[in-house]
Amino acid sequence: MPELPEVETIARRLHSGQGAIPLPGRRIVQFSTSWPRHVELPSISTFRRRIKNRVIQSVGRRAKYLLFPLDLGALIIHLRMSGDLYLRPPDAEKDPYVHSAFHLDNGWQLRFSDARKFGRIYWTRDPQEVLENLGPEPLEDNFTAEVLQDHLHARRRQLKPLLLDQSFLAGMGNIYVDESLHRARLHPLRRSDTLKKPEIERLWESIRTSLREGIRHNGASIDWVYGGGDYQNHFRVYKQDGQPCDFCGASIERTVVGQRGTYFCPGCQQENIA
DNA sequence: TAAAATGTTGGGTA
DNA sequence: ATACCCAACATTTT
Repeated sequence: MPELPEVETIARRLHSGQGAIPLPGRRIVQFSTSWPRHVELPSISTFRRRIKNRVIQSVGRRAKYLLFPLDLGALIIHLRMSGDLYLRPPDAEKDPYVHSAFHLDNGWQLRFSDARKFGRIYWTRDPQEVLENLGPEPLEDNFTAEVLQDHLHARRRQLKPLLLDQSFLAGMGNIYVDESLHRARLHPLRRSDTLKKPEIERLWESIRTSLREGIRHNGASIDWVYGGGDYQNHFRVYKQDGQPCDFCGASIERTVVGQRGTYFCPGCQQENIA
């Protein structure tokens, strides 16, 4: 679903305007919704007042959040499980899952498609109010292998749930955690405080490579949600149970870890080796 | 046919 | 601190 690479891809498309009209510089003239619960903060009526006639300055990303700084405050959107966000001209065909839309001063619409209705929209004067509990950005320069080591050793949790924890590391979801652990040849149940330096460096490298590869392929398109990416054709373990491992040829297995479907290679991701 | 599974976040409990 | 369960949903799979 929309994890860091998918959200990054969407942010870039909106910023550049998908080759047609860039979002920065556009004024929001109206917000329409058939699912008011999309708006988490502030109340729906205040929200409408706050964003009406505001000008979008840019489009960015933090963790899995899309950020739209305005000339006053900021619009923030989380896609959760099934959300997608795209620009369409007013006469464009209607996607049945578009429950909310921002109408722009040039007639175009920023449409929020969200089949499962888990998405959330925020307006705030201070983005920190929404983003305060997020861990480091894995692709930024200040996220070094040493930082990862310190944080891993400060906790004693299983790697899989820890890497999914957005306050530990921002932006990873079920797909990229499984792909990263496989690249690093680390078992999903391995305790974070038992990792040795070479393993941590492998994990650091694998996280960054998996995410960059995801972005390079414009993200992954799974099921019927989110289009335009093709990283799903390059998965090494996710949804690959029964397929041979690229490293060792063993059959990829599916298990459940922390209530999440988990794919790994029993041949090269072993729990109790140093 | 109905129940289970999917996946992100946040809330609650032990 | 850590693990577990649930709820918010729609759709597909079992």
